[in-house]
Order: sequence, then C-alpha cells, then structure tokens
Amino acid sequence: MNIQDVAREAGVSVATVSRVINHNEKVSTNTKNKVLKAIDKLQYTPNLLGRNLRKKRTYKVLVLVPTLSNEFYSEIVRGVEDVANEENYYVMVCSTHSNKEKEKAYLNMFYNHLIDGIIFTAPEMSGDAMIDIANNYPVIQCSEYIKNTDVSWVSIDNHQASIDAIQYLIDIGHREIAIIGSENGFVSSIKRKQGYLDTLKQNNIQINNDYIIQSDYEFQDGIDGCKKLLNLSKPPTAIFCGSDAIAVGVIRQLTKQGIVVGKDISVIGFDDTHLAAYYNPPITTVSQPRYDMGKVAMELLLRKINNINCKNEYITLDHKLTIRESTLAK
Amino acid sequence: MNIQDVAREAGVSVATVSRVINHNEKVSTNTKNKVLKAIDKLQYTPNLLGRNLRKKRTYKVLVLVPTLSNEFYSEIVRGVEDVANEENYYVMVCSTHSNKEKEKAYLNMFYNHLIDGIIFTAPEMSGDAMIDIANNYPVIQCSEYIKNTDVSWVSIDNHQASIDAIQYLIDIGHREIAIIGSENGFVSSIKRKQGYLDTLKQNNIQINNDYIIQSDYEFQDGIDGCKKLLNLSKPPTAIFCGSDAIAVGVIRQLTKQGIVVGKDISVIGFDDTHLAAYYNPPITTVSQPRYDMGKVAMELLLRKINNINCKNEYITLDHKLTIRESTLAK
DNA sequence: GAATATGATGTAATGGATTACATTACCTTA
DNA sequence: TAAGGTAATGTAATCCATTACATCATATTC
Repeated sequence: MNIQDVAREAGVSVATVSRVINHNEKVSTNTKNKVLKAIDKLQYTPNLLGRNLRKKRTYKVLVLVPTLSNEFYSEIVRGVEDVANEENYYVMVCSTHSNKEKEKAYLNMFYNHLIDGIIFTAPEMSGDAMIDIANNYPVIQCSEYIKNTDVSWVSIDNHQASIDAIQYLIDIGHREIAIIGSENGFVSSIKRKQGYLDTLKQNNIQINNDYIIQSDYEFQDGIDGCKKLLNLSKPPTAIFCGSDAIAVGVIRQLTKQGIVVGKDISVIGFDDTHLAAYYNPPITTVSQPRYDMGKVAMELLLRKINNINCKNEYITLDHKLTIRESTLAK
Repeated sequence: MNIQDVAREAGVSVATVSRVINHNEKVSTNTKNKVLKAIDKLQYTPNLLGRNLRKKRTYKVLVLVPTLSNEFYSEIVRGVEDVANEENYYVMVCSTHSNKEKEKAYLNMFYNHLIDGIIFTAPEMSGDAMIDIANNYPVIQCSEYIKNTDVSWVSIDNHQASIDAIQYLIDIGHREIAIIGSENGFVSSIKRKQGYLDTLKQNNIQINNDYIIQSDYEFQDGIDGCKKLLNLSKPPTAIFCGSDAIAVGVIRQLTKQGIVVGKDISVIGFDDTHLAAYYNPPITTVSQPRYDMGKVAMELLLRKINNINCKNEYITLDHKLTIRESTLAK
C-alpha cells in the first residue's frame, strides 16, 4: 500500500497526496479532505525509505558512546533525544566498546547514507581522521574530544574542575593527595592531571610521582590503583578519581582493608552518577551537566546538518563540586 | 556518485556492477576486476536507501529498553549486537523511559519501513496490542514479557529464581523475610512474589503482609521500602530485592541507620550487575544470563524476519544465585 | 552442422516518495 | 474582451540500487 493507492482512492494525483502529507503547498480544502479521508480509510503511512531517498535526508543521527551501561552517557543521550524529537529526528545510540574498529564501522553509515550526523562522546580515532570526517559530514564531539582538532565540541572545563576538587581537599587539610585515572587517552584525563599538578604547585606541595596513577575509568582500575597506593611506604590521605566508577573501586578496596573512607581517608569521584549518590558511603564528586551537554551537542549538530559550512563552536558548560560523606576534614 | 558512475567508469552496465557488489550471480573474472577497480578508484559505497527501498528490507532492528543507564539492558544489547553484526544487521537501541506513548511512537518505525524487527525488553503496551503487532511484524520479548500473550519470549524462570533465593535465606537461618519490588507490572515481579509465597509456605512460615512491599526497581524504591520495613514493630532479618538497584538503596538506608548488612541483616539483590559486585558490602544476587538472552532473542528475531509465519517460541535460560557478603548465616 | 544448453551481460521495470515543470481554470485589470 | 496573473492540480523525472527478462556468444550434444 503506497501513495499511488491513496491517490487512486482519493481520485487525485500522487503529487497532490504528497502535498497534503507534507502540508507545505496550497491544496484546496475540498481536495485535502478527500485525501485525508483516503489516508484514513487505507490506514496509509508513508514509506520513509522512499522519502529519504528522494530527499537525501534520513532524519536520523547517531550517538556513539563507549559503553551503554554508564549513566553518564545515558543522560547525554536523553538531552540529545529531547532536542532531536523536537525536530522529528530519530536518535540511534550505538556502543563502540572503546574499539577503534567498531567506531570506524559506524562511519560507514555516513557513506551508506543511513544517517545525517554523528555525536561522538569519546572518539577513538586520530585527530586527522576526525578532521577528515568533519570536513565531509556533520559531526560534533560531546564530553570527550580530540585535542588540537578544530571540530566542534561541548564539554566542561576539566582543568578547572580538577583544580576545584584538589583545592577543596587541600582546604580541608590534605597534603598527601593521589590521582587515579590520568592520561588514559581522553583529553579530560590530561586536563585533570594538569589541574592536579597546578593546584599542588600553587599550594607549595611537593609532587610525588607515586601518587599519580595512570588508568582507565572503570571499577577495576580503582581497585588496582588503590592497592598500589596502599603499598607505598607513605600512602596518601586523599584520592582524586577520574570517574565515579574508579572511586567505587577505590572505596571498595579501602573498606576491604579496614580503612574507613571519610575518616581515615578522603575520596573524590567524577561525574556525579547515581553510583556516587547511593554508594556506601555517598561519594563526593564533580557534577557534570550531562543532560545539557547532550542538548547543546544536538543543537550544534542540527545547525551543521542544515548548513554544512557553518563554523565550528567550542562550548564549555559549568561543573560543580558535590560534597558528600567520602571526604571529611582531617 | 552512484552505481551509474561506477558502471560508466568500468564500461559495463549497472546490473553487472550490482552483481559484483552482491557477489551472488556469475560474473567473469575479467569484468569483475574492472568493476572492482572502478569501485576502488571512485571510492564508491552503495546508497543503502536505494537498496533497502528496492529490497524492502532495512537490515535494522530496534531494541527497546526502559532505560539506557542500566547495565542489565546493556548486556542484553551486547548479545543482540553480536548476533546482528554477524548477519549484517544494524542495532538501534532506544529508550522508552518506561513510557507507553514513547513506546508507541517507536512502533511507527514499522509502519514507516524503517526497521525490520523489534526486541522488547520491558514492553509497556497491553497484551492485545502486543498480539496485534506480533501478527503483523517480527517482534520478540526479551527478559520481561506480557503474560498470557502468545508472543515469543526469552527469559529466566523467575518463579524458580525466587524460590532459590528465599530457600537459601531460610537455609542460613532466616524466618522473617521481606520482599521489595513485587507487582510493579512486570511479569518478573509477579512470578518472584509467587516464588516467595510458595517457599515460605513450603517451609511452614507464616506470611506477613507487612513484609511484602510493592515497588519499582529503582534505588529510591529500596530506600523507601527499607524505611517502611524498619518502622515495623518486628522488622525482618532478611530482605529479598527485585533488583540490584533496590538492594543498593536498602543497604544504603540500613547502613545510614547503623544496621550492619551481612551481620545484623541479610540482603539479596537481583540481576548481578557490577553494582552488586562492587558495592560495599558486595551483594548476594541472582545472576541472569543477560548476554545470552540477548543473543537468543536476536536469533529468534532473525528467524521471524526471514519467515514471518514461523511459530512462537518460549525460551527459558538458566539463572544462578551468586553469594557474596550481604547475606550471612544468622 | 543443427539444435540446444549455458554463461555473461545488458535493458528496462521496479520499489515509493518528492518536486520541477506543465497545464488548466478562473479571476483581474486595462 | 484580450492579456496576464494566480491558484489548484497533474505529468513525468528523479533519487539509487536490484532484478526479471532479453540478448548474444560460446559450448555441448546428437
């Protein structure tokens, strides 16, 4: 059942039916009613494959996330969806599993005309590859982005966020402060490490390289990192973690070894997921405006889709330190 | 740049190019090479909108989840993806936010020829609506399903899983056992409640309606439910929760009130997400074979897609009780 | 060597919608 | 009333790939 059938039923041409469906051009009330009646009678719904082929638009965008099971990304997606639905766009969420090859495979959707744009939340490709894609297709980076690459992004000021967290730890009396989750390939981790270093220097605290643990952002990284720190002759009194998951791993390990978090030691997470709020003890963390980041990213993407030559934008949204029970004055 | 251009470049007809791309029919080696060379030179990738329109297939399936931020669903999706990719299908994950209207909106993708099938992980619609959809389009239910509805599903035996959990609690010495997360609309909750009731009866334990807390599967439900239970004149000594999130809420609340989980009281969760493994204390929980559920669901769906009249199947996979520190002998 | 089968390739219809352009009917205006 | 404008609608091209059917050349069989 197609537009022809509707045209026949209504006794008009397909062009007229199309005009009614897309309610853009003038159609007399009488004809319009005939068409609407036919559509209703036949329970017609347009085949969007036909429409999309002709319009060279798919009204679909892809959001690439490293993993679906992290609330951090799902909130970004919610923001994207809310803007997208407003404009009749479908949102496809796909996971790269932090795998370069998988990410690359999804780029085929551009070449195959299956999507109109992509929002990357944690791009794996090289800067050159990103620039190349961005030159040919509408893309936006959201949260993580590739450094020194002139492709639109939406994020927070990770450097300042780190400064805020470390300064807070110093203010409540800590001087032996460790950081877990630095230099894992994400810009965020590099900027946070820099903020950590800058704040210690600012406060005349000697930098101890044993306190700087390079790792990913997962639970197990927290456990492993924590073990390393506890094996030091002089373990830190505070640990700043690159994600809430790391913080959870850290606290789990500390508790296992009989160390009371929020009393013997302070721990700070990052992202403010439910995990942080409901953990035992609740975790002090840096809140990111994830929903808004998603919204803004989709707005930028829509602009790019509608005019591919529009200029790149770099947008920084506000973060905030949310203090809970995992940190306490020494 | 399209198939015409390739045909021109290679000096053959579009039919031949199509044959080479789809490598099904016989093409001479010589011609094939000419075409492949042209494809390579022009960097041609087929426009799948054209192909899909002609083939009346989209090679896309939708997985509808209530929320993206639950690892339970993301593991199912991983199983679906692994099977789907094998067969060159794209997987779209979309969240209904447990909203009937949103779910309904996604059904339009069938009418609009944008997808070939749907896997529901927590259907919101009525049984009649589900039957109607299933009669016209390929759909599978995975994990949650609508009761008394003859539409294929993949799940675990929730009744038996509940029996296993409760019997374990009784075996380690508990008799005052509460359940949080019953009758929230999901079949799973109803079956688990029944398993709970049956096991108590089986062990000659009087049923106390105050111990049965109806709720959703979220963190806050655990907190609220726990508060109710603690207000009773005789609070339970063990709590069986419908999800790990509930268990987390419960443990958080117990800890807040100074009750030591695993010593003063036992708590069991459901699903075996990372949450359970990494929580403080680690949570005893019922493991579901989420990844396999996803795989099987996609296999069933592919069968339906390839032959719409194939019969419905109801597949039960094995669960298992994973014992951790949140439960201890009384 | 004629008849037939087979392999390789081309031509044109097809899927379903949008839309440039054409046509018709009617209305204004000088 | 002729010329020109406009509103409403239709015709046919178009988007891109697949595929039924047609054609031709070569191989096989009797």
